[in-house]
Amino acid sequence: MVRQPYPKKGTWTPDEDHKLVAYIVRYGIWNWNEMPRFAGLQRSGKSCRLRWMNYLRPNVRRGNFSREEEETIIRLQKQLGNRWSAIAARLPHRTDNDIKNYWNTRLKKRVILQNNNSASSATTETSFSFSVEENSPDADSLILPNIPTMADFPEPLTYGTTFSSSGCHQTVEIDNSYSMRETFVSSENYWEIPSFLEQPLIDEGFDREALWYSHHQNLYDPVNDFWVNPLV
DNA sequence: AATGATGACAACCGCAATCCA
DNA sequence: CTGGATTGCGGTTGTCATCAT
Repeated sequence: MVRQPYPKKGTWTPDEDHKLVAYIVRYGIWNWNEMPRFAGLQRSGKSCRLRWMNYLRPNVRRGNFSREEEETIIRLQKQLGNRWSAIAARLPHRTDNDIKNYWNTRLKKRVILQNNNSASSATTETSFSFSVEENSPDADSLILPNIPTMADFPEPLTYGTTFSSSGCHQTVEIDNSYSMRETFVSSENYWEIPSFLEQPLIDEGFDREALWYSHHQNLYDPVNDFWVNPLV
């Protein structure tokens, strides 16, 4: 196996993003370790995977956590602990890294503050600790009432109806019944990008990358940086 | 204006889990 | 079954922007 002896590190450049997206659009994901070499990137496979999963992958939403999302994170963190991937699985469009960062930089402090306040108010509330036994054999088997999963979104909407913007304000509402259903497209459905991988690898006049973006441009919400087009 | 402190987030590292020949 | 390769996860660090002094 041939590896880059000193893979590049640090912030990704737009050109690197472009190369990675273009490669995945054209050839798909087959082997993260080998992919960067073929894509012309001097990055480790790990770095490419992280970049794709957290930022370049369509349907990834960043920043601007709603009140409901914050409450869900706090509740799940209380139930599951720092199992960010499990928490992310219950928050459509959010990545574990994003949730982890958000918790560490904002929510954790808030929760500690609230706990201090509630403790000083001399209620019978217990301290903010896991409600799950730490030695629980399988916390995934827990019943989590009111928490949606992929199965809760059986009828994904078409891309064109996913988002709309009005001026500087996102129009999608997230109500108490967790109507993020409005914004959700199942991963299964999502990857049914028509014929990308069935196309010949080299096809004059067929701009696969442009077609890919054209399929997903309706997902982009410039206000909330919902899937940033890396080519811009 | 310069500089240090702080916050937010992107990215890396090490390890565990999983895959597969 | 086994061991190396690959992927996934969570903790941590690095970097940059903003704010306070």
